[in-house]
Amino acid sequence: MDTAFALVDCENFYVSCERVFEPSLRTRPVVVLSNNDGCVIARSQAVKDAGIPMGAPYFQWEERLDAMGAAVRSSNYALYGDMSRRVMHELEQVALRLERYSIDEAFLTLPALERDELYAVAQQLQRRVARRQGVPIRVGIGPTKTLAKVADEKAKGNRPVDTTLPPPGRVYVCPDGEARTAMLRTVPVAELWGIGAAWAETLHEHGVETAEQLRQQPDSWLRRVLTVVGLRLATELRGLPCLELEDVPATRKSLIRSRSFSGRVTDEPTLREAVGKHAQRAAEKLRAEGLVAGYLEVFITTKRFGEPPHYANAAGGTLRPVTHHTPILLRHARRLLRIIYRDSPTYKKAGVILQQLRPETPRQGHLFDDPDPDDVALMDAVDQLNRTMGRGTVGFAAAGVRGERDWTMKREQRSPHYTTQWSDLPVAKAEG
DNA sequence: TCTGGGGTCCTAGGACCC
DNA sequence: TCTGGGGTCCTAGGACCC
Repeated sequence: MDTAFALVDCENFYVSCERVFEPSLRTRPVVVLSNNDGCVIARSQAVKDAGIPMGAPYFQWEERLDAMGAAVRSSNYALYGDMSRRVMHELEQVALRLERYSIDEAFLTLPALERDELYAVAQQLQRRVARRQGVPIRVGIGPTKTLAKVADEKAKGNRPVDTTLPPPGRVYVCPDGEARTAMLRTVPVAELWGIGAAWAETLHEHGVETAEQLRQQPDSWLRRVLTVVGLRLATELRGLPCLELEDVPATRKSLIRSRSFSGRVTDEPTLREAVGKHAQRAAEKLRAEGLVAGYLEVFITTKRFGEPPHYANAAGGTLRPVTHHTPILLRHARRLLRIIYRDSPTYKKAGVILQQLRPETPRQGHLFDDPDPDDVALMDAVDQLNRTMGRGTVGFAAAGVRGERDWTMKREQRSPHYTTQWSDLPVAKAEG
């Protein structure tokens, strides 16, 4: 290999973050729940071993978790985001280049070394991150991103110990030649990065069950059945890189703000308030990133499960001139909501999507539509206040006033903001 | 009673233009 | 008896990811 790709994956990341600041959790089974305490989105090893699946509805497993003495935490994204930043910083000290792939995963490039040397580098990474941040990581290495992902799956095969210490051997380096072929024969296609349930089903119908079989398929067949995405995947499995390391984050193309409601929502005023809140938060995010939007979409849905009828609809509209101005977005959001609102359904979720994002300068066209300087000053002042005094200090009446509503989120078991709020700093006590 | 939230890429098809 | 051929832009929908 010219350069080796490494995939670093934080083990049970959200659970590991909770355990860093609450040591008593290190010896207990732990789960972290999604917003509204709805689903299980992170599980310690003991919980995985007990067969509780990712994304499982909490209410269905609550008893079982209780019986096994599991600790339950609501998600604390401020904490996880900050811990992620710290872990990435450690990895950057060792990597040639680094791509932040998700909150708990990074692709690294490493020098092309012998297999045993790569094992040593991976273990050095594990020790560094464990000692300095208390988070255990798993490392998979290969000549392409896809093979690094495969290697990461293989690394999972080594039994871990259920603590935050890095379990020995949760590292795998993709072998060459015959050994690679043998390894790929043991990998089901459904486990591959880029193959989801729908494509796995299609491949199964064609008798393609393993990664080795997939990479043997003719290019034309791959292209026809799985589009260029599948062709790239197979090419990467053959050891030829198609996917580059993206160490310069691309400018985002869309931005979503949405939430499920914790209670029942049927009337338009409540929906309007929720949509307004999301539009306001989306606008803040837009300004914080120096972007403007050219298209706004509003969507509402009834519950996904249970008895029909379900109702889901969305309406969108072009924003000319492009904008990141809260009152303008609020006005459009209300108008769009009026189009799709229907009486009587019990709504479960609402949100807004901003699209056609671009940097706010250079400003485009619309000579006579430049924003009023007073408006710009107003938005700056609002953002400044909310940054220094806390989110929601100043808002717009159309987005509702501050406070709990029957539709706001349920987060009953959230841990403190250990690393991002002075008042929540953990306190160390000396014995004796 | 109770089932998350936020993204990307690809393709097909329609509108429109020359 | 017999429909033009490309190109671009936009949107909707499907697939995938964490």
